[in-house]
Amino acid sequence: MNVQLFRYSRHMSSTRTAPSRTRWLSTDEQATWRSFLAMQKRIRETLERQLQQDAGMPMTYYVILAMLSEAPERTMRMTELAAIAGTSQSQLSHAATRLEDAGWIERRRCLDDKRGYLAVLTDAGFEVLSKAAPSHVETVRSVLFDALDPDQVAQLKDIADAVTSHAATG
Amino acid sequence: MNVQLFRYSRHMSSTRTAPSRTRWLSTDEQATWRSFLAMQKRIRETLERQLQQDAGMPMTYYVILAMLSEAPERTMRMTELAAIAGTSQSQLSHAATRLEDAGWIERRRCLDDKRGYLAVLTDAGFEVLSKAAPSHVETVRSVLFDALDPDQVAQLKDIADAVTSHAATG
DNA sequence: GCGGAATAGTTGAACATTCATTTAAGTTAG
DNA sequence: CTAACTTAAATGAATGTTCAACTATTCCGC
Repeated sequence: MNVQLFRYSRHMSSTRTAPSRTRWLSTDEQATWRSFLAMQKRIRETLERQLQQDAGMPMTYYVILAMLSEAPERTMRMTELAAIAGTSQSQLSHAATRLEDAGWIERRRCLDDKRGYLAVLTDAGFEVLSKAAPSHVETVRSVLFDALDPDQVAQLKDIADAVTSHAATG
Repeated sequence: MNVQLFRYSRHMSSTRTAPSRTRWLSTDEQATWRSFLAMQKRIRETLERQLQQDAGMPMTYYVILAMLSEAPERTMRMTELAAIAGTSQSQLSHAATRLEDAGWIERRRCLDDKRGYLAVLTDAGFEVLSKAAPSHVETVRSVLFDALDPDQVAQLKDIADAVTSHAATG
């Protein structure tokens, strides 16, 4: 991979006539960025494919079911579920339609608040989840943790937390 | 985020009657995994949204154009382009249709090999790319590098390379 | 040079995701 | 009480991605 992503590099940034204000990436940053993209792609694709094979669903849906499975009564308000699973309401609504078609969840009206709905994980849903979990976790391990030593695991956590909290702040 | 992703945790894994062979994640690993997912999501969504706004295309397409822009004559064989941009041939083909509709690339028959096509970046395509690059790079910087110190940038590269080469190996 | 395998690329169906819009129900100021 | 606003969720259109055919050409062995 000696390819330069367009203008990630400095070499195109400063013409004598029109100096740019863009903070282009340094050589090290470019290298990190490309490596990061490769890792990211690798991990996402691996997990996505594995879940599609073993559970017949994308990771988003898996997380939705997983979150539901740990809620009291395996039941949650749609909005709360969206928040905890990190999806938009719209996405959850579409997903819920699929998941309901598959028989993995049910939707019930919320009695307190008639605008709302409750999503409930069915036994079938719990089954699917239980069967998918081991190979999912095994895949996570093999694609990520098996490649890292314990220091790196700690470093990665710090890095990820820094990025996420920086996002929240700035 | 004190939520446990289903069976990422050990607490459900070992029943007395049916000990599992799954290598469940340790507490540290779980924490790292959740942080990683959050970071990953944050970065991807931020970039995707920014590019959609500023360039009217997803990141996949941006990378395709970027790779083309650095090829001799801004021209590349479809298969080679797919490889270098990290897409499947099918995805590239669909993308090329869109990009051609937008007037950002052209497809020409390949004379040496009549099975093949050459993708050529148009001036309009180069324009779009040139305009999108600064804000794209700025977004990369603000969402990732601004959150990290130089040690972490180096650590992240090592981690990403370890994951990617581990993938290639094992 | 011919027949079968491999390669380049396209296509369409199925599905996921986003965005903007819509419907319904709750909330609140006056 | 009622009009205006907000929140919960669904919906539909537009777009992107994957997978499995499918077509056209080239390669390869005999």
